[in-house]
Amino acid sequence: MTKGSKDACFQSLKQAILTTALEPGADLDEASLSASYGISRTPLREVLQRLAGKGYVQIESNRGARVSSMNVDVMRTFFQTAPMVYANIARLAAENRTGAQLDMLKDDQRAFTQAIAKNDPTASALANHRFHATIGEMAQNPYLMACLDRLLIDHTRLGQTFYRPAAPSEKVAILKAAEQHDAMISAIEAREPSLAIDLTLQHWDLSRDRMERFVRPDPLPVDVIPLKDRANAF
Amino acid sequence: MTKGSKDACFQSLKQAILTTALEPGADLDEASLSASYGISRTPLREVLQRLAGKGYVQIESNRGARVSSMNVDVMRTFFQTAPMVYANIARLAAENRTGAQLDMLKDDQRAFTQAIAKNDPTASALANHRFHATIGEMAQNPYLMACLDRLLIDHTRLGQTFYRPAAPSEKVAILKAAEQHDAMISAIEAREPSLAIDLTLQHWDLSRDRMERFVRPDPLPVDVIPLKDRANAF
DNA sequence: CTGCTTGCGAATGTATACAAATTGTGCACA
DNA sequence: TGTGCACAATTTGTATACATTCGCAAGCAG
Repeated sequence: MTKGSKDACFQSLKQAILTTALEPGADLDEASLSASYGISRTPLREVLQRLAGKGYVQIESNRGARVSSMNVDVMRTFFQTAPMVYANIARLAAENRTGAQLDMLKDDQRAFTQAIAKNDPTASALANHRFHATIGEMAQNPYLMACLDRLLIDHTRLGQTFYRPAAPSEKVAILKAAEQHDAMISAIEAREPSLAIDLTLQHWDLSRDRMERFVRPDPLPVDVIPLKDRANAF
Repeated sequence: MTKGSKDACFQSLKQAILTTALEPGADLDEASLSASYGISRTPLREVLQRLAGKGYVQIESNRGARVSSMNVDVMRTFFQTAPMVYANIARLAAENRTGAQLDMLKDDQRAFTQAIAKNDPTASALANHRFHATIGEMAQNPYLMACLDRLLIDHTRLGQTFYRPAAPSEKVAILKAAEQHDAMISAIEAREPSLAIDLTLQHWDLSRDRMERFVRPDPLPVDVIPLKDRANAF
């Protein structure tokens, strides 16, 4: 650690939370954090305040800061809210995007595909986060952006916790996600709001299915013990 | 001023911004504010950070804090976003509200009607703000709540700037708004989401019409000078 | 043994002094 | 008169010492 600047500290903590290197609910001690980042407690506290404002951490009076929690309740609300907000953001992005923002989105997608090629799930999760955050900026709607920021925090964290490196379907899914990103870029570039919405909802379905199959996997085969052996089992 | 606590300072600044006693874009000087609230600059800065996190103020590096601006762009986005978020919040409020929250909502409405009876536009605006914020809490959706908070800030401020104390239609409108509040309370109490949505959208239409007629008022009568006099006018 | 009180330790909250940056002002000079 | 530069004044950012609060554990009474 031991970086010098306050902004570096902010970015570092943000990434640590998104990658669940700092797990939901983890306690953030001011003294140790300020020591490891090489800044005083005063600016560190401002960093924590800013993180709290964006929804990364929660601050309780006289009890310090902890990483925003992640329970069933949060998840339920997340799945309830995400598609609506994502769809509306996509629509506005297709309507309002600028050329510079489109270039940035393409850069994000490049970083995403490269992280996939390198088999780096953490890097690809962060790149994916940036991709969707850029679409949010395109929408130019600070109200929905506040909502989207919080959704993306939890989406990225859920993606990390529901990641199964062993499953081959995972690899297929992430490649399909990358393809969908390309299609979304095209729709946004062509300024086609309704197409952008459709693609976004398909993208959401893919992500949701991936997480759902983690929670509710295929049941194990019943006949693990051949019938002839089962007689001697007891 | 010269209150003692940090929280009092937060509430006071919040109210000053909502009532436009602190106008959009107004500069917030740390030294003078900390002096008038009787607290040191360190806790005052934390208050400003928290206000920035909620969308009340904007902080620029090395350039201090100012009240969140309010231009045509912001207004356009506000009118675009508000009905969708309000409707969804109303739906969730009707589904998820608790008894305690319902009591709180009725208290808010009482305060609102009393402020109207006293002809106190500032107090009624603040009470109205609290009423809708309470509905937001009922929805139990932190994602949409972040969005709603920001919408309500601007809605309350727009209501203040578009208030015409002289117009008799204003009085009618605010009384009708109070009636709509009662209907919304009933719908939420009865847990009828679709009714709550309808009533909320009607409530929105009333508010929007009020603001629209401020920007685009009835044209002045053309015939201010009687024809017979007009001949001698030049 | 249970439950309450009390005091200690560790963490957060506040004030203040000092450092850095930005803005404003005056003056020289073209 | 207008432009550019340097310096001063004001404002924001940081570090550190001190105050306050909270949690926990030891001790004591019931």
